[in-house]
Amino acid sequence: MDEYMEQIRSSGRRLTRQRKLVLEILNDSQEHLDADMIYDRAKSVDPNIGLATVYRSLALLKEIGLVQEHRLGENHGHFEKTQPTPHHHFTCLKCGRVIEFEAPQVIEAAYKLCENEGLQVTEMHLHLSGYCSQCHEGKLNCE
Amino acid sequence: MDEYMEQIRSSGRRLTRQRKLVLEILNDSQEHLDADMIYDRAKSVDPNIGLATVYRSLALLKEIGLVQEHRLGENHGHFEKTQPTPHHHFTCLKCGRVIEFEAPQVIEAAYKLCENEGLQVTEMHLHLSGYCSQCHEGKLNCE
DNA sequence: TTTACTGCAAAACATTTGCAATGAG
DNA sequence: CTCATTGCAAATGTTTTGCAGTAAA
Repeated sequence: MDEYMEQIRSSGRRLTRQRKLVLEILNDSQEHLDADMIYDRAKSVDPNIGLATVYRSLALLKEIGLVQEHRLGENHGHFEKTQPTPHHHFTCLKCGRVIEFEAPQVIEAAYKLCENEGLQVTEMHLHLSGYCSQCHEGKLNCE
Repeated sequence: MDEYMEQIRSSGRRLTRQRKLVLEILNDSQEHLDADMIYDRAKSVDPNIGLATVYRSLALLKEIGLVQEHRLGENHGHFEKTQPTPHHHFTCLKCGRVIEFEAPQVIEAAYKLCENEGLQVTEMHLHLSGYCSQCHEGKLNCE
């Protein structure tokens, strides 16, 4: 955690109470929080924090690479602390559950493909949707 | 094209002038249009069409599966007619160009992985960003 | 004729920005 | 001290909704 704080400082930006708090909230949560959820949790610690500050902190943390933003089917962003191993997301269209999965082969294949075309890849998002095992039980398997 | 119109009808919805127009616009364009671009083009044919109708038509066409929505890094949707072969998108962070690419191995691998976990996949979005060949020329290759 | 669909204007969200006050370095 | 950062409120941009009128079936 402390090394993350240091990363903020060494990016030339100031390590403020608010930025620390946003990062801590993401660090403590294994879910994919949206800006409003982060704002709510932040307010319970620091009631004076503003939503704009949450957005600005998230933008900074993304810029530094400590945080990633994902679009999980809804039209607002979800945020999570950057994980050591890249992973991807599956959203159940019925229950809304988000399942994470690793897919090294997929990542590998996509990178190679792009590099062959002269593209320099800096970010990759794989998002699937459908029905999780609980939700598609009892449904026909056709389609 | 006519069979698409039929698909709207057979979904139990009405085949209106406006829905036809939105579908035609997407059919005629190889780009990834956003709602506003579609609205502009639609107005040039039918000046009375409303933006809300464009959104409602897009939602219907998505529901039927004739149209797909993608998030290409910006915070609004881009739409394209569903293609026969699934494909994916790369956005250049510098020039904004969107490059499409096919990746059967990637799709295959991701599907298999999910099915092994009991997930029924209905949709898949792979989005990469980085720098296209024109834009990363002259830059250092180290990250 | 019926009622799903449209256009409009207003509402609902999501996110960003201007600015005076504040606090990190 | 200094100026990057904050909180607030207002602006922006995207998408949705309520409703009376219109048109597809």
